Amino acid sequence: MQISKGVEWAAHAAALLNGLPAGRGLKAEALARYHGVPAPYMAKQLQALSKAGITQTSRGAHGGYRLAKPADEITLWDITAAVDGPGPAFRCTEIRQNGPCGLKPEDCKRPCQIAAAFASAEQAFRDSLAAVSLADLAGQVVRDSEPDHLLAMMNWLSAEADPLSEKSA
Amino acid sequence: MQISKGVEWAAHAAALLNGLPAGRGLKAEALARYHGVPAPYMAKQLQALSKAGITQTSRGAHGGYRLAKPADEITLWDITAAVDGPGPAFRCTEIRQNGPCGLKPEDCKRPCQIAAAFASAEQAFRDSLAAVSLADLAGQVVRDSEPDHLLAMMNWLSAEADPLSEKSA
DNA sequence: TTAATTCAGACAATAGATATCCGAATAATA
DNA sequence: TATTATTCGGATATCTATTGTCTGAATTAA
Repeated sequence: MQISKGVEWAAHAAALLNGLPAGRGLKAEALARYHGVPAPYMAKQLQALSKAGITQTSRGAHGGYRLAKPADEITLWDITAAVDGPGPAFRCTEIRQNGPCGLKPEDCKRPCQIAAAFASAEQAFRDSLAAVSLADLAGQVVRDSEPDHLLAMMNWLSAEADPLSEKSA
Repeated sequence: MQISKGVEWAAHAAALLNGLPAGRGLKAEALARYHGVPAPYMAKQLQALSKAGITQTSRGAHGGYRLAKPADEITLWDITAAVDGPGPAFRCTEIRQNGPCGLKPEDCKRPCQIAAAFASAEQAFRDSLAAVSLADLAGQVVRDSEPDHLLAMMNWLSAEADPLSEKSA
């Protein structure tokens, strides 16, 4: 049981996008450089975010990524589901239907107790992540960071952020 | 993000062990056959359970596995942790220390907000699983199963379950 | 129209999970 | 008490999913 590394990267990238001024975007390469991670793989995660409607992309010259929704409407679960897939981590293989005492399929319309317990636990996991939005994260960062670090961030952003073209996919 | 198939098998195996009469055990091969899964891999999961103190094993002739504790003291989280490892699924790689605006290690004593949110979500997951014991599962099974299925199970168990020798590791 | 710059999907390398085997240990039996 | 059959336990291959990389398609500004 492990969560893909891409989820971490995507979450940090989304948090950074939230920090840039309205109407501006960052290209994938800049996001990767900021976080010190391989650019192509970071791009892959960003593509997943776009597919899920979390980010908006502009192609061509002066293209890049920006958030597609207000920060308080994007949760960590949204990002996790976009990158790692929304499916359940525990997949019941119905082994209760196997072996000498196997149940018949028509008696297995309800999930087995074990699968149900895991489904419930995963729901609790999702609910917990869904309670944290990018806006929440931003608030905590501003509160907890050293002032000079915030300044460095803003300097870097204003140097790298390009005004995006109007049309965006 | 996926939970190992072995967790499912181990959980079902433990639930079955809970069903057998006091003082009797099942060998790994029988547990595998009951569930229609490869015996060596099932054995691997059972070994993990033994290492974690969930099952007791007897080697040699008439050996086998039995539960090491009362069923209400064994939770699904215990089994999951034994098989899949107790470590966190989300592993923070501290990418906030990378790149042009990377933080210095001495400013990173507290986990970052994203890692903290995932840790909290995983705690909710664990708590949910820890709330379900083998005894709970057994009660539900008895309530929900067809009588003839319960009968078949008990017949099979009494045919396969051997009295364990006294000494057990 | 051109050319630069970007995203997007297809393609290897690697780590982890899956499945298997053989040796060590134990207890019943002769 | 020695033997032997039977069992678990850890070390060993295979296979899938994740990680990482690449080249081509699309778009926009000049």
